Amino acid sequence: MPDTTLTRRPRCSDCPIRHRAVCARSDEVEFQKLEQMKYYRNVEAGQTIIWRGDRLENVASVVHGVASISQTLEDGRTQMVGLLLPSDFIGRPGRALAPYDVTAVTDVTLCCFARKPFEELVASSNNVSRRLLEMTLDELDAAREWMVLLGRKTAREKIATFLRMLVRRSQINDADQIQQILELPLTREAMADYLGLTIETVSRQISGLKRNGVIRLHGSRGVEVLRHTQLAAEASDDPLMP
Amino acid sequence: MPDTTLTRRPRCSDCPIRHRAVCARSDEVEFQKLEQMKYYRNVEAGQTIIWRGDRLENVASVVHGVASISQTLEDGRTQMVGLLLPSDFIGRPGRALAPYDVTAVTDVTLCCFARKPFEELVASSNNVSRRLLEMTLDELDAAREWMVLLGRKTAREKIATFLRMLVRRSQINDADQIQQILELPLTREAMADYLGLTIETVSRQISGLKRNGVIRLHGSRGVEVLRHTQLAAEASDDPLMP
DNA sequence: CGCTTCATTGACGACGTTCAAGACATGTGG
DNA sequence: CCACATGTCTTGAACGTCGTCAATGAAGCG
Repeated sequence: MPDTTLTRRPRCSDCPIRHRAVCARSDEVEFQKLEQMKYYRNVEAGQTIIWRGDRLENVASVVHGVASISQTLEDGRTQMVGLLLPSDFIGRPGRALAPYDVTAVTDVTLCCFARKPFEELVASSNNVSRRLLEMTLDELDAAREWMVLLGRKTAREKIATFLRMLVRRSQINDADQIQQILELPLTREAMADYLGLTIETVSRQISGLKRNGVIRLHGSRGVEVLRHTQLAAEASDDPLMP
Repeated sequence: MPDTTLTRRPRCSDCPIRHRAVCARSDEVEFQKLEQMKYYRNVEAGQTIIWRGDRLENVASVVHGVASISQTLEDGRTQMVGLLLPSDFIGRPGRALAPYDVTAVTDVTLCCFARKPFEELVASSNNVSRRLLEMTLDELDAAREWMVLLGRKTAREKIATFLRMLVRRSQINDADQIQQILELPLTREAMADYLGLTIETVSRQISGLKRNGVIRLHGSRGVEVLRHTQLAAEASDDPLMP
């Protein structure tokens, strides 16, 4: 484990992810148990949270920041297979070894639970297990949507789809005011690993969208979408996805 | 719904998928409920089981045969996002509309349940909901493994990985005797949709493996693996996957 | 036998990768 | 303050893999 900071235990009632995390449906009793067993952990951007093959001593919810789930082939090719945002869950009950690397993309705050007592809670409480099932099904949907992107979309479509995903997400977080400029949480390399491309292709496609007047850049990380409808067209998103 | 045949209700105790399906952990009482509400449905190869966007009136387990989960973009590009084998589950509690097309690849027998009563069972029984969680987590792992394939593997590696997956699966089903010749359950087109390739590329890569003496063909669907170690090398599978 | 469906093979070109150079920003030390 | 190093991103040129288009082969069926 890399250098981390263990902070004191905040109140669950003040928790920003309380209504969406794995504990969202928990009743009074379960909340007390969870509050008892939880502890916070901070991880700096770039640090690895879990290595593939590690023993899984605990599970966690992401409270702040962004983390990635990824796998690397022997020759170094890397594919990101999941992006963990606040309220997302890390770890899997009933599994002893980590199947993927989990890395902090930005600075990350985790709400951790030891695996054993957590598993017991899952077994006894179906508020937690049902919420976990819901979240897992959502992740499965997201993974499948990404499979379409990885298997069938062109580089331009991949970038456009990714940007639209970020736009949609930022609208959820900041309910009323539509963000003018969205800050990319990922480096070009991380984007490439997420989209199944190289950094050069990512860079070229972003430049292409800029040249066509679809987006404007503010530094290399700030993106302003000028033409949302054209961005949607470039993404070739399927009709059921708004 | 396409033309299907409804057969009479077989006994759960004789069911070939009883120990692995969603009902695997169920107790006496739950089994009785399930036996009450279930009905069988047969679908011919090539027929669609569910269209994307359909109302989900029921859920089902695959008893016999192979089905595919896939999504098609407006211009016709198709990506398979899941392969359903006997004991796999179709449908999702808490979701009214089908997110994907489900198609019978071979002739398929389904064990169906109306969605509403099934959901009630999931809510009340955590034997069913826990089994469903397990199965969903396994599917998520499979989806992520496939994301690596789709995003980062070459055509040759994709084909080799696919063949190795079939070999592994056939060893599970026919425990003692190692099958000499494995029968591909998919057409070249379905393989292409699964692997994010075209039929021509699939065909060329299979021919390439044949030319190198890694496999031998028996008709276009029968594949005999002559050199397993070389096939493994061609797949670039990651170390944790045997 | 012709017709259809599925699979193989070849020729060619497009898209994305690879290799290489340079731009830009930030930090360090003389 | 400048020289220099480092990390991130952009851009260009050449190459190669895989997709496209087209023709042919093989198997099943009326």
